[in-house]
Amino acid sequence: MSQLLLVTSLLSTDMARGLGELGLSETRAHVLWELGAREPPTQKRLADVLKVTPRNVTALIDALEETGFVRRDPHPTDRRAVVVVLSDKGRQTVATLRSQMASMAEQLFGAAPEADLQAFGRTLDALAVRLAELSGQDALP
Amino acid sequence: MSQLLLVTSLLSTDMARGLGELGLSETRAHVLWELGAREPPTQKRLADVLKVTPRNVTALIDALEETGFVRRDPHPTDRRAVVVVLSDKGRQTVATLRSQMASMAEQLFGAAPEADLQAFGRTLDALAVRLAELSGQDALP
DNA sequence: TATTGTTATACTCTATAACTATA
DNA sequence: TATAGTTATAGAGTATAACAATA
Repeated sequence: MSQLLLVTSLLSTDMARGLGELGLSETRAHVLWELGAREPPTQKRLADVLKVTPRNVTALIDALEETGFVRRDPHPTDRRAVVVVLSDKGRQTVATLRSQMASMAEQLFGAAPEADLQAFGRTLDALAVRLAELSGQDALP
Repeated sequence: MSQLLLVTSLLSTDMARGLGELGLSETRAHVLWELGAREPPTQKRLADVLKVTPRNVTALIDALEETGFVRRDPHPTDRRAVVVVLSDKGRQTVATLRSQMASMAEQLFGAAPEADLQAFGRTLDALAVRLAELSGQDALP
């Protein structure tokens, strides 16, 4: 358990260093990553995906817009909503993030025995299930 | 890799919920955890252990002192330094954190096959080594 | 009435730089 | 001179609450 938390912390530190060179924090990189993974969403949808408040999305998109990674476009049918779209720079950055992620995964896991990797994956899957159960329980009124 | 990041995120969310009930953020819980693990350290030492700036330690200890978890005592020989000491409430809280951590570990890993757990541990150890190597490389001038 | 996004406000964590008191 | 901790200042991320425009 403590080893998992340690690796988590080291991983976060290491990823943050690479992101800094792209002009991104971990949070902003996460936003771009999610934008790259779905059709241009509304801010409301982004708030749900990122599990933060709509107010927070306003601030994050403000920052990403000022630094040229995204654009706000009017929603085609709902005049209350805006859709968040990756700029050219944003799309290139997402591509870079993906290749960096793949390269890091190769560096980290490339040398591990296949059987260990499978057991690792199984254990992570089981952890995710347990954690989802815990959240579900505690979320009850 | 993405599964690891997902589990990391779920774990952090789940732990934060428990900590909130103790009146602690993750950062402050981390400070208490480290205080529980070593002789009363100076703020300088805490800054090194937590890998944050001394200025930041001032703020964190201010907050933990105001909420009654820790106390600042004068250093016995160096009049520049202060040592940070757990209060009664702080010591009880560390004990609670430890038992919560143990209980969560049991809930998360208790049902996993022994062989998988060993492979999981091996892979985490290897990850930690790789990540340390990566940091070392990039830290060179 | 309900929803989308904003403004207003506040708290936490983080960093750099300048300063004080002491080694 | 160097070190321990502080004050000053700034920026990022988060939240709640009140509000405007629109559905």
